[in-house]
Amino acid sequence: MKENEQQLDEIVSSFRRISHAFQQLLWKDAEELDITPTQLIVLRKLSVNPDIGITELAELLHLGNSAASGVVDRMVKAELITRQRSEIDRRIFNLALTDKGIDIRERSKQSLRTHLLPLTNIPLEDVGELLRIHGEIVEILEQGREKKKL
Amino acid sequence: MKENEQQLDEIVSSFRRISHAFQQLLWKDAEELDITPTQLIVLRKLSVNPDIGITELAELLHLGNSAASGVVDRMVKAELITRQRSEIDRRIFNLALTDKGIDIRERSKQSLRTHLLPLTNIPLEDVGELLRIHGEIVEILEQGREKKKL
DNA sequence: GTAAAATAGTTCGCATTCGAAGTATTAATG
DNA sequence: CATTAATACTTCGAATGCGAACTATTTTAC
Repeated sequence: MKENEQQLDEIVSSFRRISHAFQQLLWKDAEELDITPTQLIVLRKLSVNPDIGITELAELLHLGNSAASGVVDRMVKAELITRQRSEIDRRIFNLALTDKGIDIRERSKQSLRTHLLPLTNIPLEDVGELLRIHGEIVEILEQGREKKKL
Repeated sequence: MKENEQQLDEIVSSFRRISHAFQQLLWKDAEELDITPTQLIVLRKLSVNPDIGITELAELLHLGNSAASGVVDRMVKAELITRQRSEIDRRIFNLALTDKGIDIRERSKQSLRTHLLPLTNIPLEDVGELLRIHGEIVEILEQGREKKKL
């Protein structure tokens, strides 16, 4: 039983550590572009999925609605994206990149390539394993969450 | 090249997702104890490593100094831990659990066991693989960081 | 067709996290 | 011994993230 707890601790700790390391590196990328890591990801997501609403964006970012709302708000103020009411359903906003947003997104591709390039040294089969095990964990965690809701 | 970028995106996305799922579950645990996930981890770390200072705590949590300082501050106010100047080196604080902190820590063991138990269903060899690949990634990421510093 | 329920966003208060710049204390260097 | 450097920690402003409670709009149901 004690070993169990220690192993769980190791897993949680490992995720904390790696999250931190990722955040640190993404910050370096973002800093050069006068932006934040989260906003960088928003630019990428919007570029791949144009004209989505805030709820959809929140899902893509694995965020709550309120958090996404705040990020969008700051990005609109920074003129990186636009937020326009949908004509069809006036509850929804259509988010789109501005020229400035597109520009930063393009430049971010370069710096991301530079800084994350070392990650391509990870063997392909390890990436597969990683994603598989992560999937396993997420499933378990979200199942636990479902149960709590009932 | 395009596939590379997509794979990196998948990795980053996977980590975001799993961090989120973990946070959600730890919150459930913590909520019942009138505490936050970070504070729960602090209790655990302090319980295993008594009388450490704030810098050491920050390292264990994979946090910056200022963040750790804030967490400790709130926990002292909540009377979960104490912060006493070391007599030997008056720059250092010695952190220790209060009775209340010990109590919550003990109760947290129970609820952690309950909520994280499903995670013990992950095959042992997968846990090993996970930690190994995480180690690989952290090493790559931190190497990139070292380089930037020079 | 109107009342109720569902959906999309916002706002609030709070905790967490960062880096940069500051204070205090100790150690090292001359 | 005094100046300087290093270490431990705090404080600041800003961004991120949460859930709960709110407004506005659309859909569903009676």
